[in-house]
Amino acid sequence: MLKISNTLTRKKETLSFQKQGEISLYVCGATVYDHCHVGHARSAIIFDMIRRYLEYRGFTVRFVKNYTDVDDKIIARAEKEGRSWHEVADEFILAYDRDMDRLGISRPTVAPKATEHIVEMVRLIEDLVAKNRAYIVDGDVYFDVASFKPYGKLSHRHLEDLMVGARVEVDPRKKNPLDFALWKQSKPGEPTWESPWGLGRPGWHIECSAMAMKHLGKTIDIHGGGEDLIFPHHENEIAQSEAFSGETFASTWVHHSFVTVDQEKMSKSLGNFFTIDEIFKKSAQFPEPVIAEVLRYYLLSTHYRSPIDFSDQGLSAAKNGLDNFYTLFQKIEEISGDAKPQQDETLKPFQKNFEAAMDDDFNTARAIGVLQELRATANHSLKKGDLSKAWSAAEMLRTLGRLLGVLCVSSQDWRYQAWTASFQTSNGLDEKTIQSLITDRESARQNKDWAKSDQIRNQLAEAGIIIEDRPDGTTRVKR
RNA sequence: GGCGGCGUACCCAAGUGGCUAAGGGAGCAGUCUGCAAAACUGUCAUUCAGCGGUUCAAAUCCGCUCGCCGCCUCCA
Repeated sequence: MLKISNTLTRKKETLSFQKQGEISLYVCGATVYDHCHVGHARSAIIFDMIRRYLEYRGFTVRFVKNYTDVDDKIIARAEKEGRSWHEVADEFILAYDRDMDRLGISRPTVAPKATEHIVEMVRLIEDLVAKNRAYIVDGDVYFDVASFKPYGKLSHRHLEDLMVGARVEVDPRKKNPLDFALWKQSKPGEPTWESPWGLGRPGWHIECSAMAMKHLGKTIDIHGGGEDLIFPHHENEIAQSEAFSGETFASTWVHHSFVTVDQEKMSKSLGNFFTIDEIFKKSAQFPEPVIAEVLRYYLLSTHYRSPIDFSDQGLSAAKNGLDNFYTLFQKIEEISGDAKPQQDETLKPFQKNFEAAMDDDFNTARAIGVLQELRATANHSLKKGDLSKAWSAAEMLRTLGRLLGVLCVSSQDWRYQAWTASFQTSNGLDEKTIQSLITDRESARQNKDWAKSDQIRNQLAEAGIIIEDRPDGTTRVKR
């Protein structure tokens, strides 16, 4: 039984769904005004993992993740850079897609843009006005929070408490300080659409309601996002959607915690963030799929509802942890060639444990622990000469790892670069010199001229090339 | 002020009432090796921030104290 923590009930519940074998999943995507950082990566990786696991469990997942491409920040940036808001949005949608691809995130079933759903939003707002759930002030339309009794049910807040702590300047035209804009009158130069209330643009929360209901229906099985979205964004989505439809907007609300740096939330305002691109650049000595996997392994090694502190140390620990899997794969492949392994029934408990961990609110930390145990088992088998079992274990590791988006790289590509023409020169030594140095060292070793052999090894090390002599007599080159 | 979370070994991290407190990284020892490196194997918390309570039994439940963090404003 798959269990998920539901923010709405604050309980771990058995997954519920409307249609047998189908799950509708909506995730609030990015507001495209800047590059995404590790925090966005965590979010994307978590929901990608959830999607993969639901599919493994036999569900057809209809996954919608939107782009919010009309927003104050996009407008502000465009203004600052003297270009159109459209240009800004387009640029960062492209950047977002590129980053997600590099991270190995599967594309959503539908990736709608807010600006392509203005008609739906206007219709929704019109209906809310007609139902007296929203009111018009000088071309702006506000949702009347007081008209929606369950307001606060997701964030478990009481209206009175919220008002006490309100730190924002309250617009005196609002009936209630918590009322939020559904539609805003636009200023000159801003994105503008026609509406029954004059020229304007949508407020922040309405686009998600419009897109979610359009693509997934009035009730969604799972709605997710970062925990900072619980209030007010998701609370407001519930209010406007349920006031409109009269039905439950989402059955299960899934929220994940943040990436922190030195214990503090990674955020734009604190400036303590690393963009995805920076991460890739920083580790450019490795192929991109390797970096992506290291980051994913790292971010999934903590449960999604706990904060994770991001550090270089953590990143390299993740790399070391993954290296052990790939060394195993490589050893097995070298011995076994191309034949297909027999499935070893004695390994079944590992799969069961893995599934039990994932069924328990997607406990990826525990699931990774199971993979590590399976790896140790495979090594034992290898040592005992039970190649068939070791191989079968490796196959299982690949299969289960894929559900988390790890162990997907070929073992050749993982760490050792092939000695080919494409091998780039490094630190002043050209390829030819490197090759001849290695050849020289080989003959020195044959002649047991250890002094010379070591001298060449040091020379190469200074050029950033690491030599490993393997037990079978071959030499590996690493950079 | 309101709401919520966290504190487990040198580091990361699972476990939330009951076999010996998962797993990883680092360290250490052994195997292998001309030596290295890598890898593998083994080892590494009588104890879960502190104090008190409930219970036959608690890291896990309750209370208090200390420390840290998040949301209440745009934020994944």
